[in-house]
Amino acid sequence: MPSSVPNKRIRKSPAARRAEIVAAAASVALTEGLECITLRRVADELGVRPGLISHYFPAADDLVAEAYGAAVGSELDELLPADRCGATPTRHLARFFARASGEAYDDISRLWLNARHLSRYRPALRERVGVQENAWRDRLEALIRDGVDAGEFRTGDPLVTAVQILVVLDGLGMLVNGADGGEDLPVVRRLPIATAERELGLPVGTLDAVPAPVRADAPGGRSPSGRTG
Amino acid sequence: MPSSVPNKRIRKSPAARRAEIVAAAASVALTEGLECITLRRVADELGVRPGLISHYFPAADDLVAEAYGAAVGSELDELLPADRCGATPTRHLARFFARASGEAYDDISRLWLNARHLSRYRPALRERVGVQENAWRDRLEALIRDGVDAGEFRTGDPLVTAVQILVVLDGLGMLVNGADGGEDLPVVRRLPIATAERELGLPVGTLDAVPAPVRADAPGGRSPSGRTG
DNA sequence: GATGCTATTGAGTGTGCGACCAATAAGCAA
DNA sequence: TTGCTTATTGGTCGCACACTCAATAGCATC
Repeated sequence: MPSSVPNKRIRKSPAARRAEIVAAAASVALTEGLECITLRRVADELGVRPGLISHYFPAADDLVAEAYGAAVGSELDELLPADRCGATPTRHLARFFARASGEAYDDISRLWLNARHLSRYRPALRERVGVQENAWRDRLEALIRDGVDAGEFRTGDPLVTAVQILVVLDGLGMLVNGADGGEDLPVVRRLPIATAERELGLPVGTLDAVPAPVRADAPGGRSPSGRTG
Repeated sequence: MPSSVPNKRIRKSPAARRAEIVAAAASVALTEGLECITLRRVADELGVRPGLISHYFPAADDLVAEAYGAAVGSELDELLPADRCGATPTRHLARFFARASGEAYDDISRLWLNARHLSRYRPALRERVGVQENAWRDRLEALIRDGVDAGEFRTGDPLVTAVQILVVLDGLGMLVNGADGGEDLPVVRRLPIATAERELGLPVGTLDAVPAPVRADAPGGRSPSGRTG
């Protein structure tokens, strides 16, 4: 039964193979951690030999940085899409917090924590972390700026407010590997939302998850609950 | 010249040797990171053979946890001493932020980041991190509670306020390995102090570092700047 | 000064890692 | 079909790690 050990070589285009390798490494990074990205581990994932990974990434550190960038970058696109088609900044920010506070986000928190520590030793990763930090900050700042322009938010400095929100999120993310699995206090869990509402001059509760999400991905409709100023 | 390789054995009492090992490991943890605590590295530090470290710590993970606990525990004693002899809570809190915002604190930030990530893989360390988290939170909460009792602070829930401050400190600590060596914005660097002043009902600037510290360790005198609500 | 306890050594085991390289075969082009 | 390019393999090397254990020697006690 050769299905378990198919010696048959499958030859792919360099671009496809490289993308495959990065995707597999990103998956390992999200589920097991960046230090589990080894030539052998990724090769096993793809059913190839370790030497092949070395061929595409002569320095293993570069694969680690690339995998981190892929995982965190795609999460950012889902969390804070570059083009917000029609929906109000307030609703987008609420969606952001809904996702960033759920348990599904724990893997991302772990990855940030992982990367920020590991970048102490790996220059390539450190550089990538800097790039992603800027990307996340810029994306959130743009959202806040739009909200200010639309009259929904009120803040003196959108950049500082964005950083402030991200700092609180990071601070809570630090606890993701804790014994109790995070904080049990709901007031602590709500800290990022509370910070945003305070700094943006929003009434308490504005950014909480809506109980009944409007018909999934309705493209054009204006949110009925949008409250301006 | 036997000074470079002194084969002479030096036999010490188990308690003394064990303390020596933990101290050396803690030093490595602070300067190089917890994953650099290896049997060989610690043995070299002390001029002994790796087997000796194994003898005192049959499981290396236990040494890592112990070293972390020693480093972070002693830092806590210096940062928030259990017995605050005479000085006001306000002054103590200002001292806390003065130290916790300086560059000298970077090693501690790195260690927290390091431990919180590594505790993902090492149960013994995870438990120790939980213990230290509680200790730090309790110590800060006690300080805040004293301040409230003395009429210096105003907050609904000292525990929540303590957690809030620590979360912001942790969030900034996440950036300690960053490319630029932290945030350049002074408003961001002041975030923990601003959070504390806001949550404790203190005038802006109350918790900033005093330019001229009162004569070092004057024991009894009441602070002349103590303001009671 | 002799004796016994045990702290300490030295040597060795097995594992997993990144990196290197000649040999091989897959798949495209002629 | 034939030939060529190169993606892929298989094997190997050196290194660092935790852990084990019998042998050794420091030191307190008598």
